[in-house]
Amino acid sequence: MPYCRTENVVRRLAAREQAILTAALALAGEGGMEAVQIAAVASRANIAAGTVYRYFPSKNDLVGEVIATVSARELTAMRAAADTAPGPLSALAAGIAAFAGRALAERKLAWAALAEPVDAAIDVLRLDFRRAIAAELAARIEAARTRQLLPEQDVGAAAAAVVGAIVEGLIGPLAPQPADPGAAREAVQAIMVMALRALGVMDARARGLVAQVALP
Amino acid sequence: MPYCRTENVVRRLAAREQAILTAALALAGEGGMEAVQIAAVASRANIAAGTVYRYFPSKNDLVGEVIATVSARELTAMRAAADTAPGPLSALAAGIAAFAGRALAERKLAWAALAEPVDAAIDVLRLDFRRAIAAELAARIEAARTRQLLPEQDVGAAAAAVVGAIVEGLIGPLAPQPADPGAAREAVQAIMVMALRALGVMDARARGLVAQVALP
DNA sequence: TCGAGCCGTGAATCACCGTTCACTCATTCC
DNA sequence: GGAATGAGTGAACGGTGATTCACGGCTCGA
Repeated sequence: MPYCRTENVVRRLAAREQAILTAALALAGEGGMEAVQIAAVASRANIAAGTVYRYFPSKNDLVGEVIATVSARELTAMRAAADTAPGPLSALAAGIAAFAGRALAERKLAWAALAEPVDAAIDVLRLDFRRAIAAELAARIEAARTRQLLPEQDVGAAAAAVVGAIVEGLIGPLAPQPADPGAAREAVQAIMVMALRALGVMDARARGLVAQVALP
Repeated sequence: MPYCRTENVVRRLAAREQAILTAALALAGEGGMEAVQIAAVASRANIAAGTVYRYFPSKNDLVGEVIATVSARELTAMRAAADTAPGPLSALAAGIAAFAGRALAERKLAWAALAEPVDAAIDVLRLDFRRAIAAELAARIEAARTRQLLPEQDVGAAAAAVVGAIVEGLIGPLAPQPADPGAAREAVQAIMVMALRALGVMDARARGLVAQVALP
């Protein structure tokens, strides 16, 4: 028999890989992508720099894993929020609320995963994340549009613009840092009203929809 | 008398500084900020790398100058477009059109100057540019709002969101590359309709305003 | 036309990070 | 217990790209 990992070892290896990922996520959440450096990740995970390469072939793979993790988590949350809404328009509102609210709560991480460029190879993964978020929104917009709840429009472009408005108006460096949870809630609601109006919902209706959506 | 630059020399020095700036602008327009490297800039300006440092104390200063140049040019164009409009709402529309249309025409340069992160020290300057654009929009929004042409809203946040929607929906990596000038014009018009609706202009009115604005 | 600086040069230097690798230590198997 | 193999280490390496600097030539003032 050659050599076989004990179950114990397997567990430890898995735990270590997880620890590396967690360390990278934490660093990204604190200092953005530029803080995700092999030496820093290793130090945070209490291992040596070389050890990281036993688990990830390159830094890009590690960062890719970080983005994929965030992406999966956020998409799931968005879908879950939208799926529990009673109608197409409130589903759209709920999806936007989930994306915007969660992004604002983890602002730096969201910025790092969505917008902060790193490397051309990484950019592709980050783009996938953006595209996935936009596609999810686009599907909800399309659903509302086919039911005549929204005017005719280029659904893909509209979704991209909404993502941009949220990113820039809420989590981007230009957006004001909300002082307290109340201010954050108001900021999310304001951006939601704008997003819904941008898609063609009338002002009063948009405010009504926003008032009904449960914020995270 | 110690040493005094001849007028001729002064002219040559100024021309060379301009050549360096122009080279940097061209490189940014072609390959984004990462293409702006001292060696490349020098080569493009037909000088040696070291010479760049006779004119700019550091690369950051050079990049800062590039951004400031773009910023001044774009702000001027935006103001000029808005100022010739007949009323507050069409001034707003004209400003948005100028920003969006010009950004789309020089997509890579706009992206480099607006969004592509480089260095923390540079980010500050880039932020100033974004802030200036947003402030210009905010002033136009405020003017329309005080005349009851737009609903009550947080003008600063609204302006930031509009900038985000334009950047993301038009010049960001997610935006589709317009195949021809006609497609580009349509893309600009679509984003304008969305921006105006987001600010509280009714759908039909927004389309009317957009139809009247002269696109660059 | 002659010294005295400035201008331009570009190879060398420096700094920063991702990546490697020769080695030590731990675990597995017999 | 002891050989075999994998895991972990961290100093050293290498590539990239900004910055420096000693030197040659040009321009200035006289």
